[in-house]
Amino acid sequence: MARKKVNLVYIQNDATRRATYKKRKKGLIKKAHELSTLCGVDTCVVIYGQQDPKPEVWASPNKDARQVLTQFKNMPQLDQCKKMVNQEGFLRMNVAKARERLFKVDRENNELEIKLLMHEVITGQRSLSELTMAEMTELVCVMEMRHKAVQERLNQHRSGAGMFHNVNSEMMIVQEEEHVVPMAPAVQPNEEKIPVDAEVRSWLNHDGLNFGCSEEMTMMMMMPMGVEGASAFDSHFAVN
Amino acid sequence: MARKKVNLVYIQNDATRRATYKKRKKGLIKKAHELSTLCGVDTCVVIYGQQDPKPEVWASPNKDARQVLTQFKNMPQLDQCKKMVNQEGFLRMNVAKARERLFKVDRENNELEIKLLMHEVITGQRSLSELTMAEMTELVCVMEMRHKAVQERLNQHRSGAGMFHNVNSEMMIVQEEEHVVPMAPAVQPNEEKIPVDAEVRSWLNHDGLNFGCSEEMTMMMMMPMGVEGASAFDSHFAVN
DNA sequence: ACCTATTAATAAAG
DNA sequence: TCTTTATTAATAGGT
Repeated sequence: MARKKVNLVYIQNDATRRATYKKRKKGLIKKAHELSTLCGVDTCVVIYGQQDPKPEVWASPNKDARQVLTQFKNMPQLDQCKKMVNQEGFLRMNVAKARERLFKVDRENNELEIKLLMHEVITGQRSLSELTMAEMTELVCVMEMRHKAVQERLNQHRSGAGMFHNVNSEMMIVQEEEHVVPMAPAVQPNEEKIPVDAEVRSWLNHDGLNFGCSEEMTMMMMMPMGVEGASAFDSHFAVN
Repeated sequence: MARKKVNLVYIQNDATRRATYKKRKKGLIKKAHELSTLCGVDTCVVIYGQQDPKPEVWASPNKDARQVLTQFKNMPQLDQCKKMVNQEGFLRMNVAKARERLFKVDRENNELEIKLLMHEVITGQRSLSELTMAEMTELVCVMEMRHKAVQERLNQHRSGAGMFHNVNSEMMIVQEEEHVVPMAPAVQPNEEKIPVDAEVRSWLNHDGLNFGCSEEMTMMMMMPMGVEGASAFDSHFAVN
């Protein structure tokens, strides 16, 4: 199952056969382990490797435990086996812990991915048509949350008069109950328009966006990186 | 491996477990067969099915693996210890792999966080003054990489004449050595300016940004969520 | 039991 | 040998 369809015959090439042996042995044992775990059955795999006289053996843990218990008393090397059981428990603990943290990190990762996806869609780096179903679903979820939030905000604004200083020219929003931040004036169809480049420049000069280099370089640094081509976003940062 | 990622725990549902058992038993034996054929080794698989006292056995036909297996079953201590060693190795493998994947996911996570941070700074949702030292460091790192990439791009464009179709009006970028993507015309100080709202509208109508609702609602949905207040970004999506 | 969207295994290349 | 990538194979959930 890979770059080429497998031909079910003995592999002549030595290196290839060894590599395949290692990979497939691992896979076979994993499969046996999964079967025993998923279905609660005991499995055992014996492989009489290449020219090695001693066969490679793997068995499901349950079976092992059962056998160990049955023949515990007959065992001469009691200590060794005890140690191994302990070790197994220790390793199990490690695996569980790692899995747990992996799950957590994975979830965080997913959230970030959704946000990033939205950003990429907004900036035109990705079009909706190339998204998977899952991505679309998550995007829709975010959209709906935003939709709801925006509606609530609108309702607040409609009921709570005075929030807006002047709805049609200069907008003020109460921020964190303390700071008042002036927003850029909303553009009116029959007012004089602010040129786009001036708008972008004022945006760049906005609080916290001075990176200590020329305005032009700042604009360039903020351009989306993707070589995938120009996006709508790019037009806002076009280098003259 | 199918419609849903498998959860490696005992399957409670009886029907599901039986179905899985049948499928996976078949698969396991097939894998064992393939391994023995491809690598010329003898393999043997024993499955102590559900509540059946007689184990299901498969062995590669050439050798008398069955005999060895019978012997193996009767072998008391030695093999058991061998098995346990194998088991420990298997668990070790699991731990290592989990750690590895955790590390990888963590790294991806970090990258996404940096990108998101940058996005938030750009859109004004966070100001540089509230970043931690670590965040600043990473941001600077990204900035420097972008800076470098942009400079290289500029150098390429300066040396490779013809890359730009028309530097001052319409920009073309060679993409992946095949596709040529037209960029939006750069705004010139002494040309007629495109009104901001028209610009934003055209942006929203850009490929893939039709969310099947009113233009106004689309704009609202795209507003940054933070209740922290208005940002420079907001001015582009101001609700009239 | 069959279907097929999805995940997992892995052959080949780096 | 280890990692990465492209491709095939196995199979979970549904019919």
